[in-house]
Amino acid sequence: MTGEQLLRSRGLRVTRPRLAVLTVLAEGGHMEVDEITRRVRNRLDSVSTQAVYDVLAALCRVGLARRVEPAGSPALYEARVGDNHHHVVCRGCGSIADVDCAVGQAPCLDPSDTHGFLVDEAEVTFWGLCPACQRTVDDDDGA
Amino acid sequence: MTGEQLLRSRGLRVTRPRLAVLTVLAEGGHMEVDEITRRVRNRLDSVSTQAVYDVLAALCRVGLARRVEPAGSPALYEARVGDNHHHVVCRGCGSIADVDCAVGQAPCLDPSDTHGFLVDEAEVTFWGLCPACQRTVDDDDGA
DNA sequence: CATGTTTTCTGGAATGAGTCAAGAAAACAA
DNA sequence: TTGTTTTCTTGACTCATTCCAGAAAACATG
Repeated sequence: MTGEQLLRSRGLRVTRPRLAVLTVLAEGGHMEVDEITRRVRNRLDSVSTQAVYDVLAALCRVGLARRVEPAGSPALYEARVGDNHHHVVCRGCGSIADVDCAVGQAPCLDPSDTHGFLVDEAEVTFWGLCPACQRTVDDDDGA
Repeated sequence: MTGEQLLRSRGLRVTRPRLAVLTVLAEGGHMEVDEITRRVRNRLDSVSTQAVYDVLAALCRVGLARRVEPAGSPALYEARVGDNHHHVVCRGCGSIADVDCAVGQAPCLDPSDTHGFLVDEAEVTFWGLCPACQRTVDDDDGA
């Protein structure tokens, strides 16, 4: 599906900023608004920061993007959506990677007592050290 | 254990701000720095905001407090620590409640492929609607 | 109880992500 | 082509959090 089709299928108007953001997100990974803005400006003459925020909010609202916000870092956006995957975040450098659902299908976790809350999503964040930061720690030990 | 003993047992100096923060945290719940500061000032003549931040960071470092940061809200601190419990967050009002570990002991989740990350913690956040906000939605439907 | 060293606290400025608001511009329905 | 609605621009602003330098308090030692 083209970006235009994607947008129309969700009832969103088709605009240059939206198409550009979709393209950038399709490049993969988890990006901050800052990074997305930089890449979008690389394809379009000019886009306001505000427009990028608005576009991302719209895309998330209709399920074309997902917002992730690990403690301690600004919001990240990704295109991979609808498969309820989770994330591993590096305590050292903040890098992040996808992890497939730990226990079957979404919602893959079933809390016993929810205190009357009506739960619709279980978000899992794994914390640890990425390969590069593990090496750094080893080096420190050796020193 | 008294606050003083708690602090000493972790190798922290005993100060009035630290004792006050410990007492406030012991009142239970999940509080923002703002709320904690307000309550601390209720027991002490004056404490700088910065001191509260420093104290909380120190308590978390030695495992006497835990910092939680659900997407979209400022950091919350709680005294319940070491039992790897999780949280349900209300999409409507941001209220938060504890949920016992979904699948046994900590680390209660075991991702299959971690891309070489060395994982030491699995943090689970359930999203949904608290009892009060469920009622609000029902009212809207009826209107 | 003095003294010196280290850690913690104060006060105030600064940062950075994100939001608000009003008007201009673009998209779309008719 | 026109009118209506949505989206984008610009720029001010909020709020949580951090940074900094110096003052004060805690504690180890004699």
